[in-house]
Order: sequence, then C-alpha cells, then structure tokens
Amino acid sequence: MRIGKRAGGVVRAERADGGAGEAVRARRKQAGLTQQALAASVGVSRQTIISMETGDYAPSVYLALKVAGALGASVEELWGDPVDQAPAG
Amino acid sequence: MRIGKRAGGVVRAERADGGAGEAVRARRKQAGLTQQALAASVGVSRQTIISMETGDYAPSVYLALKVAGALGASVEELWGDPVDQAPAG
DNA sequence: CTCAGATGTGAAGTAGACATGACACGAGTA
DNA sequence: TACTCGTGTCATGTCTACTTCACATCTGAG
Repeated sequence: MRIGKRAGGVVRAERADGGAGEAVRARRKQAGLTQQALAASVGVSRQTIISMETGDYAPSVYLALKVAGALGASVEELWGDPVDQAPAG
Repeated sequence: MRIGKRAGGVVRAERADGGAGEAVRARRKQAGLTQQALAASVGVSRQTIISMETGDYAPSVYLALKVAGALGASVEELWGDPVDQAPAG
C-alpha cells in the first residue's frame, strides 16, 4: 500500500477503480477482438492485456498509444479521467 | 540492448530519437514553465521531467496524461508518432 | 567578479511493467 | 460426454519508472 509520497513505482490512476480497464475491455469487445488478438495486434503478451483490463495497471504511454490506435480510440478516451469525458452525475 | 523479443521492461518508442522529449520541452517552454514548475504541477520530481525530455523514456500513461494536460496538449501530440501528426517529407 | 536560476549528470533504492508458461473454469457445440 | 475457445490466476524473472541527493555547468543580472 502506498501512503503519501511514492518511493519508486509508476504514476498511476487517481482512482484504482478499474475504470480504464473497463473502458479498454468494452472497446475491445466492440471491435470484435479477443485478448489474444489485441495482444498480437499491439505486440505484447495476453497476460499484459489481462493486467490492463482487470488490474490497477499503468501501461507505458507507448503501449497505451498502440492499444488506443488498435481500438480506434484516443488515449484520453481510454485512460483519461471519466470526468473529462462527460459531466459528472 | 534489446534484441528480438523483450524480456521485461516497458514498451517504448519505435525510434529512440528523443522526438517526444523535444516535443515536451518545446511545449513546456511555450507554456513558460521551468522543469521544476512542470514537475510540481504534475506531482513528480524534476529528475523525472529531465529524463522525459532528454532520455529514451517511457512515462506511464497517467503521467503522460498529466503532463499533456498541464501543457495544454494531447498525449497523441506529444508522444504519438510524428507521422501521425503531419505528412512525412 | 559574484550570485541566482535553470538545467544536466550520476548513483543508489523501491515498486512495477513487461515476459513466460502452466493450469483452472465456464460457455458453447457436436 | 468430450472438445474448443476465451478468460482468469499464479509464480517467477528481467528491465525500467520513479525517487532522493549531491554536484557541475551555463546564462543572465547586478
């Protein structure tokens, strides 16, 4: 558990609520792809796609760009704060 | 040096030419910020901003979103393939 | 010349992004 | 029933994103 200042470890989502993971999964299904197909498409392992969809996971910006591109979305749409996407409430 | 399949380590830029670093630096200067000011603004150390601007560095997507936001740009603009931004040549 | 500010270098430490590979489970189908 | 497919879990290993801190260099101002 991280408390206060980080000591190593990457900058992650403000909320560990899996929002981005859900967004990536929804978009992948909409694109008619399996985890394996998306993984192959962006050049990573299926394990990495699993982590992205199910865990509190912060991919590198370059992997995020590839995934967004493969899914026809922008990085902001998939990993941005949902508040930026639509009004709260 | 990485040859063939990666064995750990993050997905990074196709070209280690510092393109993104230059883009981040240019945009930061345009915004009239020092490295220290940008670092404080996005909640990382100045050392991290230095690495981002000078090295073959792959920030996490969440840090990239914060930096892009602080600089009034999109992640695609700063870290995307330059070819995507404008025709080559 | 001195000083402040901005920036770059280097080292060491911690948490995590990626990988491999095996196995388990549920759903759908013949 | 057996099989295939898609997905999740787990363990282990390698490389890197982040940190702190000290110090060096360059530039501009007084």
